[in-house]
Amino acid sequence: MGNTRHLMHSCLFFTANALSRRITHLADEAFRPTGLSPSLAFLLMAVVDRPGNCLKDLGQDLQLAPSTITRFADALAARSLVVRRQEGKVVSLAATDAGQALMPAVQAAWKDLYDRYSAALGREAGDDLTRRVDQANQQLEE
Amino acid sequence: MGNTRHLMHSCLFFTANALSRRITHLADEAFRPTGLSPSLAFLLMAVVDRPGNCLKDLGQDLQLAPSTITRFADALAARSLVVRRQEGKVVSLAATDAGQALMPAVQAAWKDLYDRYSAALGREAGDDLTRRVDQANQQLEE
DNA sequence: AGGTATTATTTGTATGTGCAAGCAACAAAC
DNA sequence: GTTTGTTGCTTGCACATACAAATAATACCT
Repeated sequence: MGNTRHLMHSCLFFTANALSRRITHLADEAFRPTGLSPSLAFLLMAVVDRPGNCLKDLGQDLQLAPSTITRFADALAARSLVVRRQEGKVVSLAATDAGQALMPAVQAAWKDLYDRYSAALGREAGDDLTRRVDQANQQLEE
Repeated sequence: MGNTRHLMHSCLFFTANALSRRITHLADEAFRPTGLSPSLAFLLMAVVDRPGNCLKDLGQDLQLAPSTITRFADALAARSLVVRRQEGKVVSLAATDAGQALMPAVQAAWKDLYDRYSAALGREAGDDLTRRVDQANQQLEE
């Protein structure tokens, strides 16, 4: 009795989810000035980065399910930051002028996020952790 | 143009969330035989581990917000796996017989989850990643 | 004791995200 | 060229989770 609590911290499900919540909290603060949630900001960045990408490609870039991309695209379109363009069954997004205009703030927020977690973890250690987590992601890909 | 996609993988917010989604998927499968979501199973384990703990303490153990614990407690109580016991303003949970009876299956599922991700990451590497993530969590705690 | 601050819990509401099912467009085979 | 399968997207529903506000119980100060 009393050791399960300790064992949880040796479980990747437990620790990875806790980290996700913590860093999401940090990201929410960092991106607040943009008026976008971090996830929406990431989609906008992906759109600007590769104009003409279809939703499926964006989903692969962001590692999100198709339905999630649909909804995020809805949200960005509702704010007039992107426009949907349908070609046959394929939908692509393009940033509007307003979307483009938001990019500097988004980039600044992204940098701010980096600075925040780097301050807590140390830059080196944070970068290293990020690499390891990314590698684990690839290994868990099925 | 075209390098943002690459930069995302150097962002802890991005990689940590992707890892959380992947491992949650694995955990959903592993815990399916118990009839509980992994989160509920973890709460049940915490309750069995430390009977008489109040909701606040359970929240700290699981690193979850109080409102989340309330709802998880509702869900376990609705399945008659725990009972609520109110003492003044404090609420504690105790596992019912049905809750106790589920524990072996929960433990087995937990082990199964560990085996699954260890198979993909390597046991050593997985354990090490888990330690690092846990450490990062502590460093990000405010 | 009475009023005020503190604490634990709950409730309302919102976001992120997924799965499964549906639909729409295209491709391949006959 | 119609059927059949495949692919991309959307929709309905569900769950995990949080914040802020409401509630309730307790503690503290005088």
